[in-house]
Amino acid sequence: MYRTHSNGDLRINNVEQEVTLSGWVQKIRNKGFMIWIDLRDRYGITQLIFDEERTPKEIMKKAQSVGREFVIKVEGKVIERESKNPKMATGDIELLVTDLEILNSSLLPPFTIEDKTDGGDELRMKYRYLDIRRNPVKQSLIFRHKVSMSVRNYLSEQGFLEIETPYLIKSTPEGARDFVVPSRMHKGEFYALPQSPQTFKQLLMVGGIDKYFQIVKCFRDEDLRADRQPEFTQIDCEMAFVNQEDVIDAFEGLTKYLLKTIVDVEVDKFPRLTYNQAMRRYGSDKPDIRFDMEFGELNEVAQHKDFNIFNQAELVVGIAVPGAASYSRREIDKLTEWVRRPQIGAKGMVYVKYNQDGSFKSSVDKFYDREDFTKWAEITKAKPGDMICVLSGNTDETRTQLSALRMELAERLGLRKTNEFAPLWVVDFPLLEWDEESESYHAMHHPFTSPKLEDLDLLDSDPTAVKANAYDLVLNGNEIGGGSIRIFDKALQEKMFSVLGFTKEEAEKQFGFLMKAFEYGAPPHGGIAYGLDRLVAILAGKETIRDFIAFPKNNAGRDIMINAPEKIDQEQLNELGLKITADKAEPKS
RNA sequence: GGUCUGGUAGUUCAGUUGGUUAGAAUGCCGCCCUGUCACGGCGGAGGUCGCGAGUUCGAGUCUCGUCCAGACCGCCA
Repeated sequence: MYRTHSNGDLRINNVEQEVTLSGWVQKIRNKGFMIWIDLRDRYGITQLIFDEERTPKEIMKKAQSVGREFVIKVEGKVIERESKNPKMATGDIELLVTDLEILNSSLLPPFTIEDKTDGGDELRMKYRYLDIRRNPVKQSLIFRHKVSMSVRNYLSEQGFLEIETPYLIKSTPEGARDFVVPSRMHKGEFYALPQSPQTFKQLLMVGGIDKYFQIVKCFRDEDLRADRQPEFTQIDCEMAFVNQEDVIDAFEGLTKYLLKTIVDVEVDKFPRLTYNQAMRRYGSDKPDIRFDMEFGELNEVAQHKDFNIFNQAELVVGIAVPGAASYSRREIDKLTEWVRRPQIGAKGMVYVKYNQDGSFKSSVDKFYDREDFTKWAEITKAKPGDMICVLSGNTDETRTQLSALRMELAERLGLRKTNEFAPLWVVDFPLLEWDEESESYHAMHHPFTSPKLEDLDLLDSDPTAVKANAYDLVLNGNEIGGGSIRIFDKALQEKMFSVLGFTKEEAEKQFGFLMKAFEYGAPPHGGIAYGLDRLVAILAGKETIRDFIAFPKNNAGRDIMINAPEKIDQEQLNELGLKITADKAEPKS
């Protein structure tokens, strides 16, 4: 037997018991006459003691030979410590070892296996199996497990069935790039990995499964970010015989349940913003509403003076930064520099300090007086001691820029508290947006999203004015879920494809199977999908999702531990009927 | 596709205006230590300064290229 207890089990009331423990050597403290070894497993650490008087000589000698991360099995008697360690769960006891077996030796690990490791990210990823031995990573994986289990419990309780859908499906050009898989049996043909199980879950609705969910891997061949992986996990859900309110209700319930069970936060009714309100008030369709700094539009009060930059702008908009009236000239210059970085792209920034004594000091004092600034302060809800930051220009760009500034300032001011949770729904998204590059409309959500019925007649006359039955669930400035009521009528779906620029033949070839199904009594249906990785990270108060994934890819989509992607043999290529033409991609000889 | 930051001991980093033998901490090895738990003391080993070219009497340091890593923009129906 390898163990009678785990390394987190033993307490003072186990004293005098004979036990067997196994685990990894965390730390060795060798005082010569006495050796302590911290033995670690998933459950904790137990201190082992070897000493000259009580431990057999050959065991003592063997103990001298173990190194960090050796895997050992020990037998011995639990004894009360002479000097206890209140910081450890097992700190009252130690194991007086009578027998020691080295189950496996270990190379010296390239970084320390401790909560605060000395290892950098790259090294940790290369030796991820060692990284996972560390508490922070292990706890993150346990945390993710808890979230997954809560989701399954809740949805199963509510009558949802978890049903698997295929990973080998077919490629469709809309949306993100597909990962493709060559077919050996059908040379020259390819499967694609799903970007989401969208069409399959809709077919399950046609199949009469009126409540479906799946915790499922999805794949998108796009560039990565700290919160974006090429393969990621969705909580994918769909319901039949529902309207938008039904879906929002059902998943507000799930989200509340998660907030309660995972982070013990109770939220009453989630607030809602329309897409237009969100853009106008926060410059973003996923606003962080844990803090204020709402946009104040200043066109009326700032234009028609002599300040040409504002006069020529489509939008003049500002935010009140709490307590920032005390910023030095240098700090403000830095902030201006920050918004002018190419990533943000603002031309400049106007500031107005609203001093504690009620006076104003600004970069545009030449053009405006106290009366003007008082109005600005009213509109932006600035209080004495605040500073108003104002950007101007093209409406969409300026909103995006000011939103970036708002988030950055909130971060610097410590307003993005990781233990606060502010969910909200953003609703009434536009159905379509105009894409300059391809000079065509494309679906803001996806092509299966149903337009609002009252907007149907606009579909030809003014397509971008059409609102969709689409909704996003936003948590702390992150989109954690998105969904819609789907089209379930063949004619409307055909119409939608035609607006999106599909020929009848293309639509038939790519989605004929779906439209065919719609002809056999498709029920009204809709659903939502949550990004599980991101949801888990946010609930844990972290920015990066990588530590919540056991084996994540790096920035460039590479797994540096197994070294993937990798070239394949010529023989394999032949079998698949593939020929590599790119210079860098010579096959392995 | 683009912008920015970084690459120096096993590891995390410092390295001045371009100038003698490239440092610290930690880890590792050896010896010592009668209650350690961030153990302590003494000693020791450990470097192609990512790679290539250039400027220079002289390059870790400056220039160009390249590779790798990270963050962001584009992209992510």
